[in-house]
Amino acid sequence: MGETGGMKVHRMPEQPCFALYSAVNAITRAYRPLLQPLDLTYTQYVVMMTLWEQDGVDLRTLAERTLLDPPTLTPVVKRLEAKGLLDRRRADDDERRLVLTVTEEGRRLQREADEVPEKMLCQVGLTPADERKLRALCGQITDALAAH
Amino acid sequence: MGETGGMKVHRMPEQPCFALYSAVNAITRAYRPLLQPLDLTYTQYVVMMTLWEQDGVDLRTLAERTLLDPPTLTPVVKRLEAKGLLDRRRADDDERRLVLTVTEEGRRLQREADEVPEKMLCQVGLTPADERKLRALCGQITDALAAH
DNA sequence: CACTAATAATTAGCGCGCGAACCAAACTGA
DNA sequence: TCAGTTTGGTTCGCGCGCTAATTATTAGTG
Repeated sequence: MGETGGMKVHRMPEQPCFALYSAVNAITRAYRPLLQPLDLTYTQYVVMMTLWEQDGVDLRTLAERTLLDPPTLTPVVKRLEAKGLLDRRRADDDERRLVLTVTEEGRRLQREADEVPEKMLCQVGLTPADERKLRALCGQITDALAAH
Repeated sequence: MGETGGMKVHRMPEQPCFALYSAVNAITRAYRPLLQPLDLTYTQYVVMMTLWEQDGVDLRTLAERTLLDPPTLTPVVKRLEAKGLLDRRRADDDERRLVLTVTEEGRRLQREADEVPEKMLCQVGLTPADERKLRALCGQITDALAAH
């Protein structure tokens, strides 16, 4: 077996990054049937939820809030516009800025999507304490890596 | 603001799933420069590390170990074969099974990749205790969701 | 006022990640 | 033996997620 001597053995299941990676894959899989009735992907859901909280913002701001890049978001918001859930308009004072506004239809969807977080949390089955701990750890990782 | 009365307000940053989602995006971003010298993507790295631990397995087994689907893995292992890192052969006793074996070149890469986990862990900056806790929580989520 | 630099978004190209449909090899049983 | 089923992989189609390059608009400079 280990004929290579001094080299450290790394096993995938022991890597915390792999644990996160697998958990996220499982989560997006689990969200699919929950979001299918709303005709949303998980990323589209993230964008809509962000805009439900505050809309009338430009793409750059949306990118900062979702922690995604503009090239990722451009096709996403185009699809959401095609579904009639939001408006994409250039700002009056600055033609470069793209202002995103939730439509009436988008607000209707917000009410439909109201129970999604509870359903999801229920499937995940974490205690409130574990949930808080998990958020804290993930936030720590995200912040540490964002600071290059 | 909240004129809609009884509806619960959900904020994206408070969703544990979003915290995981963002952390994983940050992680794959952080892995990119680390894996670029090895000419590997994160998923390719996951596959190689899994096969470094034990090769000579079929695609189905690899799928179970990586928690990824066969349709995801087929193009990945083809690219790894094209790079000369592994062999794809049909099993002698069962033509359906695709047996994956790490090549000499693939073993050489293993030695090169030896320090990647340490470098990554260092950037993430978790204490060993937090790291264990995070693995446990993610494992719990993955298991709960895998059980439908 | 021209000319450059900075900024906001988009496009191009690549590699996942997955559900659905498909195909061929292997097993099953009357 | 030979339909019928199961099994292991592949193919197809779609939607991210990102880097690099491009376009268009605005701001800044002499």
